[in-house]
Amino acid sequence: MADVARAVGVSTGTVSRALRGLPGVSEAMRRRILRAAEGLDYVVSPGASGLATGRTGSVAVLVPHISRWFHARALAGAHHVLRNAGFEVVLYHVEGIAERREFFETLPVRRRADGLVIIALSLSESEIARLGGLGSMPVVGASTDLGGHPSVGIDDPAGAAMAVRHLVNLGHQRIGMIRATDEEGVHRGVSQRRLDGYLAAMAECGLPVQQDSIVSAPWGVDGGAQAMAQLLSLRTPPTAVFAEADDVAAGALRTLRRAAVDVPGQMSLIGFDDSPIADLLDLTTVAQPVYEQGLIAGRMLVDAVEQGTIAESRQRLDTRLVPRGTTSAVRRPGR
Amino acid sequence: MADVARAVGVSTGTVSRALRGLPGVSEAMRRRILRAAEGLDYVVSPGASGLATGRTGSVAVLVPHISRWFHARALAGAHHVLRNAGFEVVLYHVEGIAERREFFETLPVRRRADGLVIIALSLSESEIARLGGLGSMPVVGASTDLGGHPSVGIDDPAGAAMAVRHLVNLGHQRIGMIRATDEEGVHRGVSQRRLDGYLAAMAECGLPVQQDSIVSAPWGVDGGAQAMAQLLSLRTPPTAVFAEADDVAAGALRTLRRAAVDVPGQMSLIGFDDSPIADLLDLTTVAQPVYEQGLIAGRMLVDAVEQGTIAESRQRLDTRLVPRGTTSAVRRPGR
DNA sequence: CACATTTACTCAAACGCTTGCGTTAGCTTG
DNA sequence: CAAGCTAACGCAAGCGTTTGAGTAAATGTG
Repeated sequence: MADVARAVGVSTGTVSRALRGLPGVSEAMRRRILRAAEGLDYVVSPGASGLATGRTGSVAVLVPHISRWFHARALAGAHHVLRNAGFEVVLYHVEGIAERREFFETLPVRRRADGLVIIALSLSESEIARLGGLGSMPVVGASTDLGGHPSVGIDDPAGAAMAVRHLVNLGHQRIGMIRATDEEGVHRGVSQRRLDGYLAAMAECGLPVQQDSIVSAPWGVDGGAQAMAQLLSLRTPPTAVFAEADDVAAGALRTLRRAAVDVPGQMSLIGFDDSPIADLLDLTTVAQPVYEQGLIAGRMLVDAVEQGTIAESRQRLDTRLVPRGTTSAVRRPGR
Repeated sequence: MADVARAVGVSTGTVSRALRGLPGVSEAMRRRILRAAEGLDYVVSPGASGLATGRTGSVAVLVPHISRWFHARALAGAHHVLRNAGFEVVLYHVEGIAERREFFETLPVRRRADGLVIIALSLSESEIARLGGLGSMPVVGASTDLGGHPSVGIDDPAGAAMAVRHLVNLGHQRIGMIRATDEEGVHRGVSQRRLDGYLAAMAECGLPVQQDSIVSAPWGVDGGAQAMAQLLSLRTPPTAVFAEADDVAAGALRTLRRAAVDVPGQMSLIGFDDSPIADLLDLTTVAQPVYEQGLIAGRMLVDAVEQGTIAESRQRLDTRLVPRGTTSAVRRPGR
């Protein structure tokens, strides 16, 4: 910046103001400075200006997984608006339980970012409390609740209920559910809410729920496969199954195929998320806007950072049933 | 830091040295300082230390897509080693052609990062040249060649040839190929190399290649579906097809299923990448280590940054054939 | 035309850290 | 025990910006 100032013959203060469009510099001078800066292809040092202003110009995004479709997609959304708002996005990927604890203990984000968005990571009470150590730094959640902090998400119970009602409307009465667990508990909150929705819808429809037709398995295709195997080994297996995520539904489908159970003839299956594999496998599912959640979370954070106001708000986006080939009316007995 | 210094009753210089493990401070004093820093839960300001040292402590990662499996996975790998080496990773996602041009024109990375890793983005000559504007900042490529800069990747021609030879070994002679294009040319280099491998293997096996059985379609499932449709409309369709990516193979498979073409009975299909959907669809494919490419690229960059040396090296990882259910011996005519 | 205002800049302190150099005190050594 | 060393620390000058206070000139007002 000193170079630019010298080239034009003004002080660095003026250059600074000119570059950032602040008043107090004539149009003619501004143009000269801009041109000189261009010529010397000068870029401001974010570190130095951060030192002076106290703002870093970047926001942190915390994700428990990078390569899962959901997280990557939401990240893309958040990145889009953050970058357009002029922020860097620095990525924090907490892979295991250890990294996760370290993140919340040391809060490495503190001096490095102006805000934090957390994507699809269910926090414990104590973790939420630790977030207080961030001081006035705004935090927003996408697809996760963060106590007092603003967040975007979907109405998981409603989505799950939608799935169940779809099956009920097709005449199913014995409806199982496959839950997904992961040791890190990343997914815990969502899982609980989808279970709640399932239970509520079953109750609302006056259907009994058998405890053994709600099975849990590790997140992922293999988990889903295993869970479906368990359901198939029941005395009276369900005629329809709601899997809380497309990934596990995909595994369930594999088991069904291998067991030569006709889908949807003998067994209906519905997933959740509408990930690309749902389309690929022709899997009926409940769609949720993922990219949009990232978008909105990003926008909320930008607003919070720029206005310094951290409005507590909890935005809920709609889910949508996507009927495909894995659900159909229940086979009439004796037909 | 001033607070810590005051609390312990030393100068900030000593605190700085103590915190970073530099010599010149007694063990006793170091412990006192560490404890005080802990107590005040102090973290250094990266901006300020960057100002003083000239290093930012962060590296940039450039990706053309976030939510594609390949990029996300490689990103995860790179993130892992970069973070373990103490770097922040700031994410640059260039979505369209416009963002891409802007990136290379303004090189926003300049003052903000100590290094750059570029993941799976085929650069033009002029873009590579622009990279020179980065001065001495090291750049490494993962799954892309960057002219004089170091890079990791696989031997694409060899991988493609492996796929073709697999089909040949099964007795196939009319072997088509589905190429994937994208308007941004993100994938161009890879696509060209896989074509080269296909052609080389065909020649090596003494098989003629019909121009019309090499078809191109936009990247993705739909593109693959469309491309396979085109192949099926040929006068004499191939009996086996090599798709240059699992994603397009998935689309091809959909078309085959809809057209009631038995796979692999009437048509064999092999993909590339061994992405999760290949497993899901039981698709024969050529596996490449993706996470590892990210890891290695990250490590190369860390070395370059820390040693200040930018060794030009081009590391090539092995590919591996993964036989699954979509390839089989060619049907004997008249049987 | 004298005076008050505005405009366009300059000045310099501050932001939080790093680092070469200077100082002091305690040790070793012949 | 004096001289020479070394280890442990303080000092202060930067690093590249921002920003409030200050200044000089141009403009407006009565």
